[in-house]
Amino acid sequence: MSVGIRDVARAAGVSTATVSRALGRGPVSDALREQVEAAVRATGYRPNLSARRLRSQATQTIGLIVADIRNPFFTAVSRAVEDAAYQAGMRVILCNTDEDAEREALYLRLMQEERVTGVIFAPTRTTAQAMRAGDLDFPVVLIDRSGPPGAHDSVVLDNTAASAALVDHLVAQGYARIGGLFGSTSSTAQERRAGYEAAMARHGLEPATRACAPNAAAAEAESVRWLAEGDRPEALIVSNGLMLMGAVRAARALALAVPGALALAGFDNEPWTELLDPGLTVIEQPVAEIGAQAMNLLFDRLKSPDQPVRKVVLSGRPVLRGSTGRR
Amino acid sequence: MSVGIRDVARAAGVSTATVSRALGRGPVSDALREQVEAAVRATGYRPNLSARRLRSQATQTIGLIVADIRNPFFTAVSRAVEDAAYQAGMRVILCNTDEDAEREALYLRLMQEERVTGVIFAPTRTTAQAMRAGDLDFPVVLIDRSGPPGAHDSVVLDNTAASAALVDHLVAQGYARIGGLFGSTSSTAQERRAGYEAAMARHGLEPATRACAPNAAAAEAESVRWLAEGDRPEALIVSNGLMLMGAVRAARALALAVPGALALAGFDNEPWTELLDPGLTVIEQPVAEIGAQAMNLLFDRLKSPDQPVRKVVLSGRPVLRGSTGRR
DNA sequence: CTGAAAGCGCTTACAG
DNA sequence: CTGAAAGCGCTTACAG
Repeated sequence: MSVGIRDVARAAGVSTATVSRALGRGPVSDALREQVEAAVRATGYRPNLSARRLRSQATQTIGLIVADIRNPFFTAVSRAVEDAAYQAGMRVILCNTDEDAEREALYLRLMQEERVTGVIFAPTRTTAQAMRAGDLDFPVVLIDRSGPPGAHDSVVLDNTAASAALVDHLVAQGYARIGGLFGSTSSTAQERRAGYEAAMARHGLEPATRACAPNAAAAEAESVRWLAEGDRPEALIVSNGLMLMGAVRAARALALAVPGALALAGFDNEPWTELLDPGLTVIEQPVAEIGAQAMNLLFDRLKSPDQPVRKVVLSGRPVLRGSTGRR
Repeated sequence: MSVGIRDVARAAGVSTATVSRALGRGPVSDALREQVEAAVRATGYRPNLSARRLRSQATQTIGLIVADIRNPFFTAVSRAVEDAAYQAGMRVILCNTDEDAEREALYLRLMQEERVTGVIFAPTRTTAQAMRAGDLDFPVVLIDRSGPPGAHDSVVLDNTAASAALVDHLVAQGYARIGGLFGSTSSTAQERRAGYEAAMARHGLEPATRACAPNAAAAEAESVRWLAEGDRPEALIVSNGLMLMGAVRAARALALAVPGALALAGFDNEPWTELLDPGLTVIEQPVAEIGAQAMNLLFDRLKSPDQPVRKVVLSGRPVLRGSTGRR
C-alpha cells in the first residue's frame, strides 16, 4: 500500500540504488538526480526510517533520560538538547525515571534495543555509582549529576561554589543561623550540601541540614516540620527550584515573613522566583548551555571514542533579590 | 560485534524462530522457553528494535507534536502522554514547533518516515485548517486545539464556557471595563476570545480585545502598551499561563496594584499563580486527563479506524483568588 | 556515475 | 510446538 523505493525507481526509470544515492549524498549525475526528485514528488515517497536504520546501522537517535520533564530545569535542558539534535538530523527519545533506579535500568536497556547513537543522562546516585565505563554499547554523557571520576563525560554546575556563594551572601547580609535543605537522591544535592558545609565552617558557623525527596511536596512537609521547631534557622538554603517552591509554601503556612522571620535562597532562576514579593535569591543555572554542551561532548566522543573523559563544569550566576534582605 | 538472535539460537540449541517466539507471545514449550531465556541471559542479548519494526510493520511509536515543551501546559500533557505510552509498550517522539507552520509540516513528514502508529498534535490554526482527514497515513488526535469538524479526533477544553466563567466572575465582583488579551495563533485563543465576547455582550458590556504571540514577552509588551493608555481596562482576562505571566510583569512595570488598579484573571493553574500575593484567579485545565484522553482516543481509533470522529470536551475549573477581588 | 545483488536482524506464513 | 525459508525496505560493497 505504502510507496517504497522500488516504486520511485520504476517511476524514475533507474535502479533503487540510484534512488538511494540521489536522496543521500551518493554520487549521482544531475540528470538522474532530477528524475529521481521528480519521481519522489510524483509518488509522494517517504523513506522508511526503520529500514534505513537497520541497513545503515546508524540510528541517528539519542536518548535523553531525566528524572522528570516537569522539573523546569530538565524542561529547559531537554529543549536545548532537542534543538541541537534535530539540527544535527537526529531524533531524541525522552524518558522520565522519577528518580527510580529500576526505571533507570529499564530505560538503559531500552536504549540498547534502540541501538541509540548516544545517551544524555541525569542519573540517581545509586545508578551513577554503579555505572562503569564500557558497560553500555553507546557513549553516555551525564548532566547535572556526575558519577565516578573518569567513567563518563559530564556537564555539571559548580555546585560547591554556588552553595558557598549563597552562604557568603547570607553571612554578609547578617545571618548566622543558616540551615540547608537538600535533595536525597542526586550527587548534585550532595555537592550543594558539601559546599554549604564548607562555607559555614569557613565562617565559623554551625551547619544544620535536612534531606528529603527532591520535589515540592516533600520539601514543604520537611520545611514545615523544621521551621515549627523552637530552634529554627533564620535563613534557609534550598537545593533546587521544586524544593524552593515547597519552602516558600511552608513559610506561608507558618506565617513566617520573608525575609523578616526567614530568609530564603535556592537554585534555579525560574520566572516565578522574580514575581514573588520579595523576589527570591537564587543561583541561575545556564540551562541552555548545559544541554548544548552535553550534545557537544556526545558528538566529540562519537568522533574520538578514545579521547580522555571530559567534565565540563559551568558556573552558576547568583541572582540576589529581596528574600535575603539584610537582617 | 553485537550479539544477535542467531547467537542466542545457537546458544540455546534452537532455531531463531523459536527464540523470536519465546521472546514474543508465540507458542513455545516451557522447556524451550527456559532454554531461550537462559541463553538470552548468558549472551546479554537485546533485540534490535529497528529490525523488529521493519519486519513486523509495527513501530509501536507515537509522535507528540506541541508548540513548546517549556509551556507548562504542554509539559504536563506530554508527561501524561509518555506515561500512558510507555505503559502500553510504545515510545514517543517529541517535537517542538514554536507555532511555526513550516516546522509543523516538517515534523509531520518525519512522522511519515518513522511510520508512526499515530500522532498527538497541537497545531496552529493555519495547519489545523489545512489538515483533511485521510491526508496522513496514520491517525491524528488533536489536543488543546481543534480543526475542521469531523476531520480528526480531538480533546479540548470548553474554552467558551471557561472564558465566560471568568467574565461572569469579574462582573459579579463589580468590574465593567474588562479587557481580553488573546493569543494570535491557535483556535483555542479564538474560542477563548469568542467566549469572552459573548459573555460581555450578555452582560451588556463593551468588549475590548488585543492579540499577540502566545508567549510571556509578547504579552508583557502588548500589556504595557495597552495599560499605559488613557482608557485602560480595569480588569484583564489573559489567554494562557505564559501570557498571564507577561501581564503580571506589565502591571509591575507600570506600578498598577492588583486588583486595586487592575484585576487579573487567566488560564492554567500553575503553582506560581498561587504563590503571588494576591494569588491569581485562573481556569485550571485537567492537564493529565487531556493527555490520557488523547491516548485513549488514539488507541480507540487504531482499534476501530472507521468509527465516527470524536471530540472530547473537558471542563476547566475556575480557581478564584485575590487578583479578582471586589472592586 | 550506474546497476544487480547481497544483507542489515528480525518475524511470520508455511510445512511438518 | 518447531524449523527452514522468505522477506520487511532500505544501503552499500562490488563490478562495470
